Amino acid sequence: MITVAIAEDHQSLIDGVELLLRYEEEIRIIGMANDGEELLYLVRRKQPKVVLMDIRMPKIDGIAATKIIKKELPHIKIIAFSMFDQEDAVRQMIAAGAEGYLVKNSPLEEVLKAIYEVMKGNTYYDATIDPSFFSGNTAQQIKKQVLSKSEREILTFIGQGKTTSEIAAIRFNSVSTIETHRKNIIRKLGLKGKGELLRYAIEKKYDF
Amino acid sequence: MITVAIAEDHQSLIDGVELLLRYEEEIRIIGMANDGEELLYLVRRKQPKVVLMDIRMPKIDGIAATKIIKKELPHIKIIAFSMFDQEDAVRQMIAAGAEGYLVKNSPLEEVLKAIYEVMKGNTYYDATIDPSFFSGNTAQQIKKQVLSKSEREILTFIGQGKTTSEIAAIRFNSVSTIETHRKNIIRKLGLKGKGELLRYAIEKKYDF
DNA sequence: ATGAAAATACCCGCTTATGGGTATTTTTTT
DNA sequence: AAAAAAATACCCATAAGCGGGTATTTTCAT
Repeated sequence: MITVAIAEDHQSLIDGVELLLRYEEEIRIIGMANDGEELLYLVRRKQPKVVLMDIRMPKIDGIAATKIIKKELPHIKIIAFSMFDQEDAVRQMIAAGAEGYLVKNSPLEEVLKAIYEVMKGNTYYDATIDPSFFSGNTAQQIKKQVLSKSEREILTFIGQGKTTSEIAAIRFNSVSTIETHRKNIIRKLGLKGKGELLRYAIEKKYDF
Repeated sequence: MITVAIAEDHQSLIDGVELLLRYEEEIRIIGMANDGEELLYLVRRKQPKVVLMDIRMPKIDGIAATKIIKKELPHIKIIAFSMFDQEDAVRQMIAAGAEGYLVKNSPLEEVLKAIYEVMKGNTYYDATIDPSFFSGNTAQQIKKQVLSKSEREILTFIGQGKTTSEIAAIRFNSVSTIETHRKNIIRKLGLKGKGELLRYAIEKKYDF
């Protein structure tokens, strides 16, 4: 199930997208926001897999919101909307980490395509965009290391089956520290507890 | 560190082995027993990695003790001793699951070799034994499935990162049942908690 | 040198896991 | 039919993990 949040201050757009997604079994809209502040509140609590985000929004704009979400919850995919394509806004959104970009007057089916593409780990930029805009700087290349050095080290230990207290002993840290790191790792990767964490650590031990 | 228990009612033998193992950094003797009952008490509490076991012992003999240990804690390696090689006893020990067999008048260094071999997962039978004794039935071939069907199924779920309560829901069991199975799996495999269990489940998912 | 990111470590309340049992029922094997 | 093994489920006490926080210090890049 792909959970989606929409941030958009024009109700007509929301209605259109809602109608479109209603018949997609795999997708569920878990909330809407009319400005950037509301969006952040929504995203932090519901943690959707994808955010469809208008670039122009009251209070906090799409670029700032994208930066904040990518910092706190980097696993969440962001697809940007804009009414008329503004080169600079697009560039900034992509630099902020957005995986997708759509122009509002493109057919709504594009939304579906974009959602499925970003969920596969790819990017999806509207065809009308001049590729030279993001001269080599797509979200995938930008995608920096999500986890810090300590976090990666601790994840490695977790992948070895070590307990929090064992890791604390090895690193001469307090248990609290390791727990904080563990919590941050779980948050950043969008996991759901030790089971998934350990699974992630063991299986993907080569790319974090 | 290889922990070893010795079951032997002749003190001289114990002394000899102790002297020999004293200078092995990797090996530590964690207890001695003078009869089968004492041995079982010791093994259940200390859970050594290897047991050096006399076949002839008071109260519970080596064959019965081996069967009991292999049932409860099948990961523990057992090396049998006997004073003069009795064909039948050897066969029975091997049938009971002993990974090694030594005759007492063989050089003590053999003990070391045997310990290291069985810890590598191999068997070690004294060269004086006629191989036809165990006509194809070495411990390795006997090694039956340690885990039961339910245990294997549950281990698979654990390997998928599922929690105890999730597994209980899937199988329509109570949480208690899954916990019991989990405990039995941990005991049988000689693991030390969820970390090692999960690691085992994910990595060796094809041979249990 | 100022600000951001990372690393450290604690709080609370709650849930889950662990490691010891025991006990009953069902299935399988002999 | 009897014995052994497997599956079920509970008890207890302790330990660990989880998911919210907050807060301080250190490191790093601008």
